Amino acid sequence: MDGLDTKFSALADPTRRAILARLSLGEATVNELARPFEMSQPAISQHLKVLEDAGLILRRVEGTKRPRRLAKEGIEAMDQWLGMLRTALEKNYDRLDGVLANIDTQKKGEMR
Amino acid sequence: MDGLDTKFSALADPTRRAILARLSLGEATVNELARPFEMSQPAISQHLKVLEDAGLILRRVEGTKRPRRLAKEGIEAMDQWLGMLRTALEKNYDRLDGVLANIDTQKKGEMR
DNA sequence: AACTTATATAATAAATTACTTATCGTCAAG
DNA sequence: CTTGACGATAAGTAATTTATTATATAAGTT
Repeated sequence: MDGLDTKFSALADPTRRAILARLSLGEATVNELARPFEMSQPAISQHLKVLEDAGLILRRVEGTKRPRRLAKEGIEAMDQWLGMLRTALEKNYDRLDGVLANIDTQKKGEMR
Repeated sequence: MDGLDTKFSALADPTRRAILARLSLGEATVNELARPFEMSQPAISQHLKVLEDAGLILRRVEGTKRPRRLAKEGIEAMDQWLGMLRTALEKNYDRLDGVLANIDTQKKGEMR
């Protein structure tokens, strides 16, 4: 429905990361989210659309307000992809690449 | 030296994610990395520059070759930021937001 | 020295992004 | 029914991105 391209691209903006950080504390409306920024309300609405299209946040209807919250599944998808790299890095720790890397960078390290 | 903007933006491209996935198996040179893609070598070199500027890969010099490998610390930086969201989602699991969210989604669909 | 292999850089064009201001729709209070 | 608060959408614009081809550099081979 919404790919990793869109998700990571959504995270590539500091305003949007700040919005997500704020939402990690709980729901918030557009105006609440816009207040901390020196940016117009439409700009924030557009950022929220990007986050929603990426599947990273969800919207609820409450009167004239539209509170947003984090979308668990969307965030987990990115998390899983990164997990692949993370475990690769753990496994490769003592492989040839790592050895070469350390020698090459001339940085001593805690080799085991 | 390199911010989260640059890192996440680097991941927002499927070619670059594929390159990282390949590097998770071990070092590779530019030509090795370019081969699987229907894309010119300069294009791959530019993608590699993006990844390097983002602090996600490192380069080594070996004759005329420039083997790349994953840069552990850069990847961990993104991982940590996402970790913040992840733990927030775990903690919020049974909070009011989540309850409202579920009730609401069952009732009505809404448009933008 | 001349040639090949491996990679980087430059110039350029097309597509996308991230704002702005102006405007529109909707709910809810008086 | 009018008004004000909340939020979405539209149109315009400047900056950035991603590819291409052509060219440059540097090391390895004969």
